Amino acid sequence: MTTERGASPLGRGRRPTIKDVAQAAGVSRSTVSRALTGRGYAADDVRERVQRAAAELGYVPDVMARTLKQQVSRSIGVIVSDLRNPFYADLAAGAGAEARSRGYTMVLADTGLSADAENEAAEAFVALRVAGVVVTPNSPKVSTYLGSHGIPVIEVDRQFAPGVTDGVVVGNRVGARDATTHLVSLGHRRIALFIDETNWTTGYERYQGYSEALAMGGATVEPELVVSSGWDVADSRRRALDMLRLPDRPTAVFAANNVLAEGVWRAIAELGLRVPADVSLVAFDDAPWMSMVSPTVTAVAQDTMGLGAAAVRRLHERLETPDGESLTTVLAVRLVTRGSTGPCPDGARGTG
Amino acid sequence: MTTERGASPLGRGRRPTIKDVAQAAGVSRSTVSRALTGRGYAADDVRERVQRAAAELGYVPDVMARTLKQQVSRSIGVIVSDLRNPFYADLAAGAGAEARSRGYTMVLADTGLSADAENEAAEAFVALRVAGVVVTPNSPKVSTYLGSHGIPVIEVDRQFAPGVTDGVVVGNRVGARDATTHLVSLGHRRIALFIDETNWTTGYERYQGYSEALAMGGATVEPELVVSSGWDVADSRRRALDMLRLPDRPTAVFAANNVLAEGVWRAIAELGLRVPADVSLVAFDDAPWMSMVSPTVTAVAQDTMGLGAAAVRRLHERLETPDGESLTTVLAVRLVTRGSTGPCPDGARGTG
DNA sequence: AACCGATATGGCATCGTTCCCACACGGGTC
DNA sequence: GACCCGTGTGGGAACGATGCCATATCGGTT
Repeated sequence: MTTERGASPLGRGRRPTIKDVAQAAGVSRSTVSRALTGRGYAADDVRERVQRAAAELGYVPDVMARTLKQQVSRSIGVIVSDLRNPFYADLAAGAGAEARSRGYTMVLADTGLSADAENEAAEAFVALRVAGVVVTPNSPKVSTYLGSHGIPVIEVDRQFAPGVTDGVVVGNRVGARDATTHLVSLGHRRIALFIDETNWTTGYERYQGYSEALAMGGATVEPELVVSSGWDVADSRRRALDMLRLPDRPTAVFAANNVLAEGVWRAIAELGLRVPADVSLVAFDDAPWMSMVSPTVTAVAQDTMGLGAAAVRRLHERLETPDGESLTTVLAVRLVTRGSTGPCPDGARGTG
Repeated sequence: MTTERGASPLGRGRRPTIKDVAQAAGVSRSTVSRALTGRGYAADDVRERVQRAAAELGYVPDVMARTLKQQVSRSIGVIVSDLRNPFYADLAAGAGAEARSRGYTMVLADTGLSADAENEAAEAFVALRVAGVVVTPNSPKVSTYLGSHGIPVIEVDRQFAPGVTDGVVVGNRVGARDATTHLVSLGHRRIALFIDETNWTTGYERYQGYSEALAMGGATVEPELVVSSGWDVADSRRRALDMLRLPDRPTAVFAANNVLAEGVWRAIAELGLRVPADVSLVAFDDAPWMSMVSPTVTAVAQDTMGLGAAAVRRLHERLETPDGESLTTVLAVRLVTRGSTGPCPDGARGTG
């Protein structure tokens, strides 16, 4: 015997139901329901007796039965791409806290970068009859699928269906432009961009911001300086090693997310390059390590927990107003200037 | 209109039920159930027809109804202390992946270091009738409560009820001993210990390991070098600043978790101390930043995702064998030697 | 011709909760 | 005394899926 069961005078392993409470309190099931939920009449003494009986038995209403009857659940699904990435972990933490404060239970699915997992999670959420879903989508499929089942979806961080599905994103374009402009104003012209892709809103907008800043600085995008890397540190590191070994290497790198930044940072360290004397680095998304390494890394900080919280808030509103206009919320970002960005080395000036 | 509803020929917002499928396929509900679940007879042509009808309607069985009828759910609850801490995030990721591979849905609760949230989560899990719960407990209450409701619990990382509840932990004692012995063998004798507490299994065991290693090296625990810090970076940093400013400061610090290590690390950097020339640092739990800062930080690495996965595996076994002996699984750790540990400075030798 | 087993399907009670409806009581009004 | 109201309670039908049991058909056996 390991776990003690049934502290109550019921059969072993049987959980008390509303019927048990009714019997113990000497009333009907209906009365117990009214007394405990507070909906409908119940005399004070009866209410009290029922509550005591419920507490004594350790009665907890069965959410399954309740949801089945009421046809609305108080749980929301959250799908993130990779919990091990602090960005998604923070986002989930923010969503979880907000959900809790609004009385929702969060069901979290970590797809671990697998498309299958994303679809499976969506189906599981339909099966669970969640009230709504918050997702950092990797394809338009999830939103379409859930939408066709009448489940409200909030796309967060990236958005595949603006205008149709609600979204919560950050100022990607502005953030990327500020970051790049910062480098331009330090004299850099050959600025590499490490980015995961340029098709989704996020990547596209960050690319746009980068491009605009270059244009404003009188430079243009050089295709060989734009690296579309895979979604992991190893690949980013490899690509960065290749690029930084070139004789005419860029004088600065803008890494469009924390994973890519880590790869670039590791490559720089391996090559023994000095930061920012040899090369400047700026990242989009301020991961914890960026303020711990030396030099510290200049980054576009986003309120990641706020992003998750805002998504849940939006979902809550959507549930209250199912037919309202769909809305995209844009959260502000801010450039945190640190040690990794400095003036363009004299030798490289004017060559770009 | 934002979300499209009811691609199927049903009423707006109505989700197809088994009855709709039965009607569409021209069979009874029982037959649909058998055809889709594969339990019981169903002629090949009928099975096919039913499956086609289900697919066409986008039918997804209602987990609520199924669970209500079967009285066993396929979801497990996971309670972690702080998703923003990479340790818990990795643990949750490991648990989630393992759960998914075994066909469970994970319901995650992040207590954010609040005791209330822990109890609320436990109650929510009872209400949800989860099959079992994996928890990094902060008090014995959760396990007792869930146990009294007949819900199997796996305590992970720390264990309040060994012998009663299953547990999955790491070799805290050995890890702490190895870490401390490493410092001792480098000549250190005045070794500070930063630890969150010394009462739970985790803290107690790490303290024991530290103490044993000192004894083996011919030194003893000096109470003023043992700091029981709060569970956040700021506090740890403050306490480290105080200690490292002392004239007879320790020559090495063993930080018993990644949060405390971060505080100590920041304090060291602020004071401009050289690592490891002035002070050596070793941490329990190898967080990502430890291999990125310079010098890199020597740490006791634990397989955090493995910890989460092992907990879910153990829970699965427990569900199959409810009355088996309760078991505590101990996972191995290994000391990763890096740049933050070096010989004890000559001046300090022999003063401890 | 009666019977059997195998194959295949439908009827129906059930899980725990909610909530509509019916009903019962006491007291006030006409 | 018939009525209606307000207050309080219980009966019972749902919600959607499952799975036991009854039933039906058919080929083969006794």
